[in-house]
Amino acid sequence: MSAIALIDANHFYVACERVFDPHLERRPVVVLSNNDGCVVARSPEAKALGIPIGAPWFRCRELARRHGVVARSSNYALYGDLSARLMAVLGQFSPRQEVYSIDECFLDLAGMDHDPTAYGQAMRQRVHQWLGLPVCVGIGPTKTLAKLANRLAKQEPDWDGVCALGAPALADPLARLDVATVWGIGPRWAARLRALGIETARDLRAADPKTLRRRFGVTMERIVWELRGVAGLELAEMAPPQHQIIASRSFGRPVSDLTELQSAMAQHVARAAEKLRRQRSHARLVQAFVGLDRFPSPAPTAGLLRLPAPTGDTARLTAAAGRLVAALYRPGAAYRRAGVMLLELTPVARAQETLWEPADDDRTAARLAVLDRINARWGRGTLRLAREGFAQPWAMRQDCRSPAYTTRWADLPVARAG
DNA sequence: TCTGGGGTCCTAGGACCC
DNA sequence: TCTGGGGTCCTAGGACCC
Repeated sequence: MSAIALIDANHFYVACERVFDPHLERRPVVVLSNNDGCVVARSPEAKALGIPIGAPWFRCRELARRHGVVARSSNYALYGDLSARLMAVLGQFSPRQEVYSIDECFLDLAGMDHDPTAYGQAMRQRVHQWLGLPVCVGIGPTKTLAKLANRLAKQEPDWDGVCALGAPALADPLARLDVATVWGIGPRWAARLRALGIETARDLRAADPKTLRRRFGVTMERIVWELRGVAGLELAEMAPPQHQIIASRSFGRPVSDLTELQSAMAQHVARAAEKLRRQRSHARLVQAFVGLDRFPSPAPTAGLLRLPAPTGDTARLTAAAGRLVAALYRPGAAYRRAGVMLLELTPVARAQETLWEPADDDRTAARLAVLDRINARWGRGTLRLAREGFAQPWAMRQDCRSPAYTTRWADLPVARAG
């Protein structure tokens, strides 16, 4: 009998902020996206005030001020570090784990004879005790059902954060869930399903898979089978390498100067190249893009450059992106964002075997390894190309960021006795 | 003044080939 | 009057996820 658990943290970013700042407990708290643009996480208290997720911050500001809402800028150094610890703790509960996002993972519980609900409670308690993070646990025979169970665990306060489908709690819990809450059903599909009279997760489970396949495609059919307990989605323990790597940011203020645009682009390339090397890939195709306005976002103008050989070298990638930026740049234009995409990625191992497309030579590879080690040890950007610059007047706004409590010595919290 | 930043998969249609 | 049948590759667009 297959059993899969989906564990995720409640309002994860807010919870991370609260771990190191207990004053935030029981207060309405929101965390903002990059550039302090939108609300991306809310505490239950902030949710109760009616602050929508994804709402532009400048529109909620007045409401937030009246109710004493605390706003924090995104602190990904902190969230990333706590995420790694969360996954390590949860990984103790099963030999097979799929890390699905920064705050959730699947665990394979097949063949375990624990009582599922009690096991889920044990996970919750250990995470709470060791990390101070609140999590919910959903358990079901397929990933889609585990996701739904997790949803129910959040929705029904009496269940204490754990829901195992199949337990004799309710006749048919799927009837309580709107079809839009099913994993893989977005707003478009939900509207089309409702037009067909399919309103709840139970309705969708009862629908004819072949008919839905004809109307929506194979993805929808798979969802119906998953709801019936027939697995169509495997647990992916090893994340396959990405097919494309993007790094982009909005600027804190408009940028009109080519040198500034170049230095921003160089920084994006440095981040993208770091990711590229971490997954042991090389890139052959570089796309650089610049955007004139954030909203309503017009298609950014972009340029493509195919390199003579795949590379993982920040310097070569930066030179390529720099040439593209120079070609895209129009004097007098006010740019709001810039970014880079690395495409046609190939594993490093294979690149080395291809004689007529020489990969980075050994000296380059060694130099890049040192670069990555230094930056991992001392912080991103410690060692960088001069083109990235130092002043960075275009940097994104982060007016209320908490310290990097767990990843920077200087930010270590201090406890005082008495 | 003020609206994020990543990713994936599927499908349809066109170009091109034999 | 008549207008094949497959196959592959690529691209754009749509839908979804966090």
